[in-house]
Amino acid sequence: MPMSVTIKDVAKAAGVSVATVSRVLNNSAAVSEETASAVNNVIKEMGYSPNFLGRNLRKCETNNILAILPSTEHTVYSDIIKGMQDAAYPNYDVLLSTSNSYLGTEMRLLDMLFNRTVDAAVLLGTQLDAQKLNELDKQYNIALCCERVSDAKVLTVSINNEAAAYDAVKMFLKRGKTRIGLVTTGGNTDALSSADREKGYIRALSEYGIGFEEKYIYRCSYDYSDGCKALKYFMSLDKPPQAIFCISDLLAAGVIKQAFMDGIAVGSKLEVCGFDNISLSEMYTPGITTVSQPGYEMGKTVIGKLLENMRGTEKNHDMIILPHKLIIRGSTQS
Amino acid sequence: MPMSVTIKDVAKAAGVSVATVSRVLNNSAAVSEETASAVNNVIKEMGYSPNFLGRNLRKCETNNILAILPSTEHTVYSDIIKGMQDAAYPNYDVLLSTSNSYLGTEMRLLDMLFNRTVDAAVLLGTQLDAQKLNELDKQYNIALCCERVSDAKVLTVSINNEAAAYDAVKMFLKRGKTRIGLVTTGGNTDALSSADREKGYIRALSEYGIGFEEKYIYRCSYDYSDGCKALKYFMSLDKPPQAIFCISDLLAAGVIKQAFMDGIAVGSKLEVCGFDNISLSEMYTPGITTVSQPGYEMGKTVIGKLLENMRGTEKNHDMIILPHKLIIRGSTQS
DNA sequence: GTGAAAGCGCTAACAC
DNA sequence: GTGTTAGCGCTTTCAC
Repeated sequence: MPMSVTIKDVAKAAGVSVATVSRVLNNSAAVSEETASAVNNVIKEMGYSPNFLGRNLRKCETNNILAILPSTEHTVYSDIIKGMQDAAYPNYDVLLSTSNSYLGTEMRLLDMLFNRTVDAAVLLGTQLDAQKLNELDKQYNIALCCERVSDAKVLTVSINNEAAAYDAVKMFLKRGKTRIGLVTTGGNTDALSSADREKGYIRALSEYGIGFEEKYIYRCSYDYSDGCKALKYFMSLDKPPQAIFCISDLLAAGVIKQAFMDGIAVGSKLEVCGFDNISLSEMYTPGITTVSQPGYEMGKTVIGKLLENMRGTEKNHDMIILPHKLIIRGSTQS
Repeated sequence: MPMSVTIKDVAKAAGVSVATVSRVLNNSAAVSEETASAVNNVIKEMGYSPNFLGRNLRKCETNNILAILPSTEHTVYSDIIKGMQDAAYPNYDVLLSTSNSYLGTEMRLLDMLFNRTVDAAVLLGTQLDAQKLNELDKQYNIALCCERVSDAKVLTVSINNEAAAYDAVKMFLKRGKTRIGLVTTGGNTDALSSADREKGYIRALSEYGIGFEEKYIYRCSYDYSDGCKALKYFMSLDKPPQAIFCISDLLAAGVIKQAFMDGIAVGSKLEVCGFDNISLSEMYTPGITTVSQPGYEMGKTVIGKLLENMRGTEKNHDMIILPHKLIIRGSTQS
């Protein structure tokens, strides 16, 4: 696309200098009422829109913030995104992109930070380690949201996943359940939030004097179908669990669906709890009891703090914990 | 963020001119092996990353394409996004942003087109009318995906919503259902896809000699809870429908959930079909029969054609129809 | 209150 | 194969 009308054209047409046009555009200095309205008229007539590439180059800022999402499938992100956009408005735009959880893609997106296409980036789940993140943080404005990274001294907004899982499992324990299954992700390459949730599960059990047994833990991927498999596995045990805590709603949905197909009454004979409060959990039959993250608040907070960091001279590297909430639905109504 | 190391610094440190550094960066002209590796070393040592603001200003292009989504809640978009990114790679980045279906927000995002922050935009659902779109298309590179706009002469990629709905309803008719309900959105401000689906519904009925009756049409919003209400309404009729076609899976889920609560056997006594094949429809109990859009292909196609338009001199304004597919699940297993 | 002019970082035409 | 230089569109300092 060739450049159409530029500030120069406007200046010429309005019979003023480019400096004056610029002043009108930015309200950056006193311009006589007359001149201003004359310029504005020309702008309208010519359909002029300032080229931000020039402006950004000159000011060395773009007023764009990049948010890197692992995927757009996860409906949890939509609230966070809304919060981010609201906090950014009207000075910044939040651009989204997805890494699909690939390190390579994530790095390619971070290039936008390096090449100044954006002024800052928020990572909602990252494949980078603490060292890399700390290094990045020295030169650029970044923040983490949802997923903390151990030892990373980077502004982070999240819930306390350990405590949230603890609360969920404690709910089961209070109802007298003693055999409680956990469906979580396997391997240590995974997100820290999963590990934190597992810790919360173990702490709740031990508080009730229940030693944790590896056989009550099913490790798999994040997929719905893994939830189905988890239920089959648990039901093959001598003493199947009376309740199952899943680290995501999708897994819980799989568990419940399989239970339904196998004729196991969820909510009475078997209680199930998920995590994230995605829209599905309300819509499911039975409704899925789950842990809700304050997505909108998280998004708003992370951008708010990030902008402070960008303005200020001293960077805030806090880990900000927002409150979670246990939402009780039919899958735990016994 | 102040500028750190620039092409000038690299040139000085490497003892060459900026032009040579630029040549090395872009492989744009022959540079002796020696010089090139020397420059590359300096680049690495100094941690230099080219400032795209300079480059973009000079070249009058950003290699960024904006995709405007109505929301990120709709999981249909994730496949489309993947397709778009794959088609754009490695020459372009696809940036996402959400309009929340507000005209104001959409316009604000389109500013990125006007101010040259992006080279092109794909609208996945728009609030703009044909005239506005045609005007935009004259000056900028735009395309529509998923949602066509009547009389808009703009590159569009979509399925044939009318035919898809026709297929779905015909499936019911073939099974001998004669009373078929439709759950759709109300008002004429709505997306054309809904109207197209309604037309398909009517065509199928009339082909089977069944006049369409307004009482079998429930008009509401897009929300899951509206599906619940729809079922209650239909069941209050003298002769409730034997099958219900919903213009979205979310509405179908609501219908099914309410049917379950009211003790109506879905799949036998009542058949239900949704639209979009969101992940929920597989996970639901029973699984939701639905129409699937080839999201990945749609995304790939729209970016592919858009890039052609950007390169070429003649713009393609075709309406490209991709094949839909009916996916049969438990909600229609009678 | 306004204009002239420098310069942000980069690419590309041109000269050698 | 390499360097010099103009200039992309804009903001901003410095005069006046």
